[in-house]
Amino acid sequence: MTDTLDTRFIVKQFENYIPLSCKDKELVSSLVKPPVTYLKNTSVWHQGTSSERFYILSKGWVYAYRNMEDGTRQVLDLYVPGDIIGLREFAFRKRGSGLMTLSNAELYPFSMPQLSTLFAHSPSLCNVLFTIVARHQAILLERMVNLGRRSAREKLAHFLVELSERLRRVQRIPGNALELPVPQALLADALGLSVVHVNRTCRELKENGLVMPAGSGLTILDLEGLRKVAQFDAYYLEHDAETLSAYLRTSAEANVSPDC
Amino acid sequence: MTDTLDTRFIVKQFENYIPLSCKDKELVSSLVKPPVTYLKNTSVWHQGTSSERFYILSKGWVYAYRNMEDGTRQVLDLYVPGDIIGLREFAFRKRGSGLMTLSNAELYPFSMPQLSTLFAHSPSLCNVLFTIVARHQAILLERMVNLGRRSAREKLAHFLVELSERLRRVQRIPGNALELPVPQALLADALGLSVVHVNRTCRELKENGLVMPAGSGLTILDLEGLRKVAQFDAYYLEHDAETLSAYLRTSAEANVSPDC
DNA sequence: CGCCGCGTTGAAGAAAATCAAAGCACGTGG
DNA sequence: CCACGTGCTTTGATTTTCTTCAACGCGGCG
Repeated sequence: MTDTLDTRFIVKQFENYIPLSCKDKELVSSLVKPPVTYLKNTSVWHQGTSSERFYILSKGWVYAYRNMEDGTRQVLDLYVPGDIIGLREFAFRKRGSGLMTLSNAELYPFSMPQLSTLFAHSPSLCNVLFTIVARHQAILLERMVNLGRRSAREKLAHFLVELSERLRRVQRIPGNALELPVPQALLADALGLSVVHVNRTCRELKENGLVMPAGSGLTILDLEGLRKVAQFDAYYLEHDAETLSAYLRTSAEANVSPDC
Repeated sequence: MTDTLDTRFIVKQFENYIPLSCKDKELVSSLVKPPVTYLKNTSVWHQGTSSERFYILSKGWVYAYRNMEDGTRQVLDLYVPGDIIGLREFAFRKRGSGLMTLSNAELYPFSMPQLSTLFAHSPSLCNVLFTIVARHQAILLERMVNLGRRSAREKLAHFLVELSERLRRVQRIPGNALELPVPQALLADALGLSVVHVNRTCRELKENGLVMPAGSGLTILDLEGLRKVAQFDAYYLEHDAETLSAYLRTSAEANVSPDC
């Protein structure tokens, strides 16, 4: 409750989309509460529980999954810092998926009604949030393509490239080789494959010099090579700031927001 | 441009979520333009073209697809009347998927900037639209589970049950047997299978008395049976009107909307 | 030391793809 | 009215991809 709370990280996530007015920044800041931390491999929420909160991930990696009746699991989403998590349960009573940490993690909590508050007070932020869920939907779509119409090799390559692209957008790359702390069992459940087959496919990529094992996870050695294998097209990760601004200009001829 | 334009169908789609104020209804109505019609098996838009419009489907069936470089195709979405189509390209420059009609179809067009206008003028509608995309995302997630972790048999059954559930929510069922005009090639591309395999799987279901061929498409004979095969749980199709109202109450203590 | 989580490997089997060819309904033109 | 083409379904035979089962390796840690 002290004023030492650093809201810059949160504000920055929204400003990735369009510059915010002072008022909007203050509005966002006023909703920020202290972040919560979770240890590696712990549950943030379980599937079936009530969906009152959403989060912005600030540190670490987490993933959303769905447990099936026959004991198998589908990993639905893998989140990196900056990602907003849980918006899709807006106006749902229960969560359709669980959320687990892959590493130690830090998350900023928000309540769903706060989202409605945001909508009520700032059309700009409303547009930004809509853009965010639209982009997220594009990612899910691409993952459907991956699950439905690509070979194991392509699936894996595509998944890795997407991940590193998303990381690159949120933090500077630490050199050329990128290390992803993703165990093979997780890859399997994300790609709809068996662990064994993921392992063999990893070996293939390894033998081609594209990746390298690194503890529990792997390191990308040749991003361009992977991109070629996956026929990766990053269009779906790029929102269009100009288009969004144009929408806002069109709509907001009335509301002049007092700038700082 | 005449006043004979019937906006009730459109307004109804939004009122599925919460009751709208007079002002909101008028706002929605004011954005409605005459519907456009397309013949069976024609393209509404192509992947890669600019995304200036979205639509509300009023009659017929359409589907969104993605063509792959190797000539294969993934069907991403199958829409029935009442569905809102194209929201996910909000603030994207280009469409990530094409849209084709499966039957003769009628769609009400809206422009993307109109959406921003809506946001700026009505927090309630903003909430409704957010709920709609959240629900849509839940559907995509379920489809990911389907693609990743279910057998051909289960995939097919699940797809059919989802479809009939969604239909049931939008129009009264014409008896017990429901006819779905979906060719097998489409099922294949939606489920990530080959046409041949879909055909064989259909035969299995047929032999179990669950479905029946019907022209180009099939008829559901035993919905409960299919439900069991797919282990279908409809949670993800149910938004929660009460929760949404509660959000609105919490947030809108300030803005009292003048009721009719 | 011994257990646990994760990666790795081989062998066998199942599920689904591919290839190739018919069949069948429907509409069109001769 | 029939021949013909077209789009979709159906079927069989074969091959590929991926799964399952089973086992072992290996580093970390109580």
